[in-house]
Amino acid sequence: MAARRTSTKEPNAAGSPVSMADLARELGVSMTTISRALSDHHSIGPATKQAVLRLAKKLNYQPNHLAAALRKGKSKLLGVIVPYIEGRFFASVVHGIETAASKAGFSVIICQSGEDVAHERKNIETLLSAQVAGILVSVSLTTQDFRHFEKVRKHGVPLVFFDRLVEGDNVNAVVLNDREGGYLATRHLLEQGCRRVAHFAGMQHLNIYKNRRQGYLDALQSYDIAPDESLIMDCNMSLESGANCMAALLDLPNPPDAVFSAGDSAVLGALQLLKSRGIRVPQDIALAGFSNEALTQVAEPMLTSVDQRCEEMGQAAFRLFTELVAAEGTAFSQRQVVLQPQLFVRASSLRQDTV
Amino acid sequence: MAARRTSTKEPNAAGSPVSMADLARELGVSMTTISRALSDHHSIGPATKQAVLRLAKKLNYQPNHLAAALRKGKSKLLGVIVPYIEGRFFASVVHGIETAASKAGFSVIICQSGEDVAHERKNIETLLSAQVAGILVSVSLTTQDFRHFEKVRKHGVPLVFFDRLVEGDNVNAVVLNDREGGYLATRHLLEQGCRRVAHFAGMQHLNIYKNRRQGYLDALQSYDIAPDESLIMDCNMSLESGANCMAALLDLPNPPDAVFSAGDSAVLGALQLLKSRGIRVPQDIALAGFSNEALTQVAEPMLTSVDQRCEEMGQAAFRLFTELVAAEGTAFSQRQVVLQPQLFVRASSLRQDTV
DNA sequence: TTGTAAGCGTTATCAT
DNA sequence: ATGATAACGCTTACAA
Repeated sequence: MAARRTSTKEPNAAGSPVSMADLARELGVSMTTISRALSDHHSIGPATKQAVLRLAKKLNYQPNHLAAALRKGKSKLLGVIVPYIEGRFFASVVHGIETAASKAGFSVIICQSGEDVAHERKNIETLLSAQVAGILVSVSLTTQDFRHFEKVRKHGVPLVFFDRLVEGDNVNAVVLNDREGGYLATRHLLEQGCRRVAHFAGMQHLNIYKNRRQGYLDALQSYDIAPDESLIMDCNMSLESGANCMAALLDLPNPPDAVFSAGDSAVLGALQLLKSRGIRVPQDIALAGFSNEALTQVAEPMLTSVDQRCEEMGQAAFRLFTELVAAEGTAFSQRQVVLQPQLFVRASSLRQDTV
Repeated sequence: MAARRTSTKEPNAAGSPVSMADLARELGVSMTTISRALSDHHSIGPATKQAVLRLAKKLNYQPNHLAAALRKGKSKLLGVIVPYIEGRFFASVVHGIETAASKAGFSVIICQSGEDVAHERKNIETLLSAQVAGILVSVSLTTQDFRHFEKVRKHGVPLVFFDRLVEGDNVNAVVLNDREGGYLATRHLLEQGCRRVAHFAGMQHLNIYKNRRQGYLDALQSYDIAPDESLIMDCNMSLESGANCMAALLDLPNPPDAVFSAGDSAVLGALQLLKSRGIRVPQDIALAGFSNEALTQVAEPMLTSVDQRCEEMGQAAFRLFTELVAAEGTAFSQRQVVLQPQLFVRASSLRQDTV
């Protein structure tokens, strides 16, 4: 046991990391053997394997993913870009992604674009430099130019959009059937006997808001009701915006008897305004929102809303990524996964006691 | 322009990444020059530098952070471990961290422990393997054994705790002054004339809940009120738990006239139960919570609550990390950053019209 | 079953 | 101001 320090390089000192070379030297075998033992290669003696594993544990060996990734040309890092991480929707989607990813051995790098294209472009650069295995993104509100996404494709990095898309259909994406969601909510209001249903519409260049509005129109049509442009309000989905839109609608010569909002905060704003004016919900005006945020169950009356399956969306996005990786060489058929929305009916829209 | 394909290696084909070697070959200079030009080294001719940068842009050169990190032994990755990412608090802290980190050129790897130590241990392994430059963590509820954090220290990786700590003070941490928060809320209830203030207490092995409770006791003492054990309820901070605790308190021979809850959901549960029984808030029972969640402003009446400065906490945690890096060689003095809580007084606790 | 050695893309040391 | 070359820690043909 005196014959230790015989190697050319000094063994690791105090805080320095222990590498495969260290294990090899200590055990008197080659690095190949170490590598094989650790990666559970088939051609490896069970005895040596045990010895390697034991020593690795004893010396607190920590594999260096960076080095492996560099050599293999493939990392176990996954890039995710969201406009911001706060708020139930994106947080839940990220939760879903991270859970699925970590199960498959991937680590998630999170980036926020802050609803700013410039930032989004920088995020892409960063992720490509980090050599991520794939990028999952929900585009910012201000994204109109898509060259930075082209770049990702050029680098051969799998790209999956979720919820918010870029224009054009030749992309891989996981989306909610927003149109169906808009239809379900509006149809429900009509079934409750409402006949002048207003709509708080979001920015129409975003697929999600465009589709929710379309679903609203579909529902009206199914009841043979001609859409009334004065009932369709431009809304940025904030609480204040919702209150303002509601106030404007009340000033109409012929106000609505229901509102379907493309977002929950706005419908809460409307509710607060209505209550402040002594207008009853749902008796005088029925309300329905979109996103099924936590606040819908705190408001009084509780708010009817369309659930976006946030977590499933995250899982689906990751699964689509893995499918893209698997289909690497294959003919590149773009895939779209569409999730079905679910309407949660609550007091804000229930005019009749009939279930 | 015909004399291109003269190199030993084929230039990059379609989707293959372009490396420094490619730039060097194309420009007829050495890799060293390329590296220097790109990293803005001082000894580099302005003309060559321009040429390199131009070519890099033209060929869409993307630096490989992995290779750089491997060589330098220092990555630009930062590991963050939270129990879960949903919910205003952690999402906001992560937001704060990511914003500060990306400004400083760091990418954030997000991990969720799911309130499970085993997962937390795995997260640590993953992050160490990813060669992160530092780890920021808020421990899981079930963490009682701290050896995995010791390992981080052994690997020489800076470690910063935020909000939830491990026992012992020889750690770097950013925390809220929870005791002060508990004091402020309780004191406020006392100032409103309440004399039997109950407390929904969280799990006492967690620093945050222990401190909030201590602040509650401090406030009682400042009013010379002896604590009544029957008014201190064990609560897991869920909506249901809050309702149950409230119900139990109402069954007391001498019920409370106020409740300070260590969490917001629980106080909402209490509010709902009180309303269902026709007990007025705040006239009969005043309420105050902790965290200043969004729901506090949706509930009716709006809920008084202690704000946790989530975003500042994230920023501070990142700043502490950078300070640790800067003080690498220096004597390792552990640092604790303490943030001051802020009480938001709302209708649920306002018995008097006096401001 | 095990060993040798080349190479991933970068940076750093030493020359020139 | 620029170049040649070794090294970071790992994987993987190719040999033995």
